[in-house]
Amino acid sequence: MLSSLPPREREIVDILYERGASTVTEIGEALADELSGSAIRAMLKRLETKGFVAREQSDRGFVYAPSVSDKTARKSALSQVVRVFFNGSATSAAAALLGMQDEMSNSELDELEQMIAKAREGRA
Amino acid sequence: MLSSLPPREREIVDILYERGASTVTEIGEALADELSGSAIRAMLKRLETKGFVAREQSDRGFVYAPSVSDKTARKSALSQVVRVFFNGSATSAAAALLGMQDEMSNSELDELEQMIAKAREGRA
DNA sequence: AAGCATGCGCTACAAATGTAGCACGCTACA
DNA sequence: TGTAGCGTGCTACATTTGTAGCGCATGCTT
Repeated sequence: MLSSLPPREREIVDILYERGASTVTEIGEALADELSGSAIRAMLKRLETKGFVAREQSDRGFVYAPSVSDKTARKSALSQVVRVFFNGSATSAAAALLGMQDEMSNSELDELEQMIAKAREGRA
Repeated sequence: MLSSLPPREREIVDILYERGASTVTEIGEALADELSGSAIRAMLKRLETKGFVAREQSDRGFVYAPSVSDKTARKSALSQVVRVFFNGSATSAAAALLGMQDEMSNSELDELEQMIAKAREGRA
């Protein structure tokens, strides 16, 4: 679980999910505060031994990526929020999302409606 | 931000949001693993000085509660997830929520639809 | 009143985290 | 071919976290 990570490590994994596979330098740029390359590398190493990130050679040097699939991580992050803040109700959570209207366009609302319809079909 | 907290502190704040104001004993019961009372109290003290929890006298002794309102915390937790895992798209997040169908009943789907309608009205 | 159980805060300490410095190897290009 | 620059890993160290133990109150029970 991501929430078992210390703040800095968590921050770095988040960046990795947000930006996808990245080099140490890119991570450094994405970080809110300046941090020496070696510091970042040390973090990454720990994350690697803990099994949260994997690295790979590329022409630009090593690139690091989360080793847990986006899909799984998303699901787990959502469940977490739903459980802690919405009493286990995914609906309430979705409603709150709706509340952040500025982030949602009309066409997105359309999409959502279609999804609801689809979810309905999925039942008996 | 909650994500700036170390794992254990985070866990305890989560419990507080999940269960509402609680005593040390109750927190201990909610915790996944056994933990001495004094350990929990020490955590709470740190959380208090950091400004994440507040405590209050009651007939049952001290009760601890998050000092950031549920509403604010929810919003911030959601934004976090939306940004990190859904590329900033609240819609995608809502869709993923929909995907966790088992957690959503028909009547909840109804509610959601109404909310979408309402969100539509809110625009020009 | 003596004894026991609770809940409390302090202090101490082990372990984990966060960070920087150093030395190495591989470019590249003057 | 020397030397400047990057990316790397190692190691060391300060700080923060995570935890338990101790001693002090308070309140109950007999």
